[in-house]
Amino acid sequence: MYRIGEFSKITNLTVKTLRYYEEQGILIPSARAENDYRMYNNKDYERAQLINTLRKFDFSIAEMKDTLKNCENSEDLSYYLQEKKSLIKQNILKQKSLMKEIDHYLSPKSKEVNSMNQGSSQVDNENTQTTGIGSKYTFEIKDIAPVKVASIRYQGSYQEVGKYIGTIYKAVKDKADGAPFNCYYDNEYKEIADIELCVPTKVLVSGNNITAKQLPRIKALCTTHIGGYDTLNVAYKAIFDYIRENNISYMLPVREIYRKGPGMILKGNPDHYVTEILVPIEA
Amino acid sequence: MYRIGEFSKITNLTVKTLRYYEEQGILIPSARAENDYRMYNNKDYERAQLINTLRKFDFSIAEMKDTLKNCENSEDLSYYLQEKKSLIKQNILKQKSLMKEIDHYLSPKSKEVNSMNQGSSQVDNENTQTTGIGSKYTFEIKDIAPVKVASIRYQGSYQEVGKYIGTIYKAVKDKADGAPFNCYYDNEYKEIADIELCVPTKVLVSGNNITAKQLPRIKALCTTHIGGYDTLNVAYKAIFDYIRENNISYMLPVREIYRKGPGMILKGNPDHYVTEILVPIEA
DNA sequence: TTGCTCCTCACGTCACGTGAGGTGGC
DNA sequence: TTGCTCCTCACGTCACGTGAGGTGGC
Repeated sequence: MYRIGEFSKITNLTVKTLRYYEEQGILIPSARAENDYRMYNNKDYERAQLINTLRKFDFSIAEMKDTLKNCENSEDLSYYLQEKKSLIKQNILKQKSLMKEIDHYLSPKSKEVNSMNQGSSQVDNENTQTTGIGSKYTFEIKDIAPVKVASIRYQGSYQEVGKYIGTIYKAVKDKADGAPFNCYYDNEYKEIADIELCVPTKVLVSGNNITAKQLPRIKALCTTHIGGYDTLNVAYKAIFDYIRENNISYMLPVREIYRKGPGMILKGNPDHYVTEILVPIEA
Repeated sequence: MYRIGEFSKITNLTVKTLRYYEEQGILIPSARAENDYRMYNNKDYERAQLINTLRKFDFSIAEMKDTLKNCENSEDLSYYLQEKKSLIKQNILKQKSLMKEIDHYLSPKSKEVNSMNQGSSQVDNENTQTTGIGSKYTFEIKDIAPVKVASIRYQGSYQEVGKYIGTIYKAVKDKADGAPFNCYYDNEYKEIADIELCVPTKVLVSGNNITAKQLPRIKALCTTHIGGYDTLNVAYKAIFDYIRENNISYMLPVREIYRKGPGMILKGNPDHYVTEILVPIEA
């Protein structure tokens, strides 16, 4: 039996860590002395060794709990290690793409965009409501006819459309009629947004988890964004600036129509994506 | 001027994030309305855009503060991005070596070690004070003669010896006399340990930041560990078990003598490192 | 008694998210 | 008045680290 200090030395876990691991229930000393001292034995040591390897491989406490629960006896520890390995692999890929993005940002071509930003920051007058030097957005007020759609409303990020759009197209098949679009119901930016993904259809088509409905006729202020989705916010700034300047009042939900976007398999060149933004206004 | 909700939409930063960034002083709205509403203008927007790119590149708040302070005007933003890039690169290397370690652990050869652990966990009797099946440590009580040393005491991890050992050898030169060793003064394992790095010398040699002294004659229980430093704790378990079994009482500091270890430039094969552990005992 | 090892709170870290409870203008 | 947008606390997250204040056995 070891007291916590000595156990700390032979396991290379700090005293604080040992106490925390007891609290978390992953390494409970097999006894307590009368004075409440934690007493660890050889079995605890073996468990600590296992925890140490997991720790070395960057397992979180939750992951350790899972792993320890299921592999105290058999050798399916290797299964968990494989899983961890693929997580690390993914992580490496992420980091690599980050590096690429930085390189892209540092390349001379992108310097122009960069200095464009710098340029418009010369606009020191706080009252100027410019849409920025070299604004490339044009605005149009359109009368949008009623549309029949098959839709799914979900809470999540816009990148998750991929999960749902397949479901809709499967149900809709050849009754699809036009570019898909999202309706956004939030009044601020959120990581987990309130989104309704819609596919226009020739007739009302409902199915599992899919809602069929007809969107009403609206008037909307429209603009078109050409480029990747990471710069969509610039288009929004332009359109909201326009709204402000012209004293228009607008409503929700905003529609984002994906005229040209990534394909099902190949992403294509984001610089060529075409997205139309419709902000409903009073009739 | 934008209220926080709209500003959130055009910057893709949540309202909570914007409030937090104000608290942190990296994005302060240029005005407050009478009702205390935060009011953001176009300059704030530009700053938010810059923050967004930094955020995308995984800058922490502290890093952003540094960056924003020094590159509002000029283009040395690229310098910070380069720096960040090399940090990411290091991170990737770490992850990769982690993957290698996992592979190593999964290889059939290391399975043996693994099953050895499993084996000794069969020792269910809590009172058994065995040093483990197949224990490969032998113990010896030695009389250690007084040693003259040049030493540096520091708080840190044992991996940091590299930082200090060069300093000592530079001062000591050809007066060095034997393998270097560490004295450990802590009574438990710590990430930041209290360590005294010693190089034996023929005569007393002091210098900048270096202490010259003579360590007293001691009696010590000794054992030898062959292998990498990540398994040293097994040797400590063996030696402390031996101490317990034989009712010996010991003192600090423990000495770790590096008979064979990594070189200055090449690390060599850790499996062949030789480390002697001395635990002072009563005379 | 002093010194030592241990104990249990309680609070801090990082970058926000999640309520709770309240205010001001339409 | 109701609904809306905003406000300011206060607390939670993750894996511990850092004290503070106290106890029991030599």
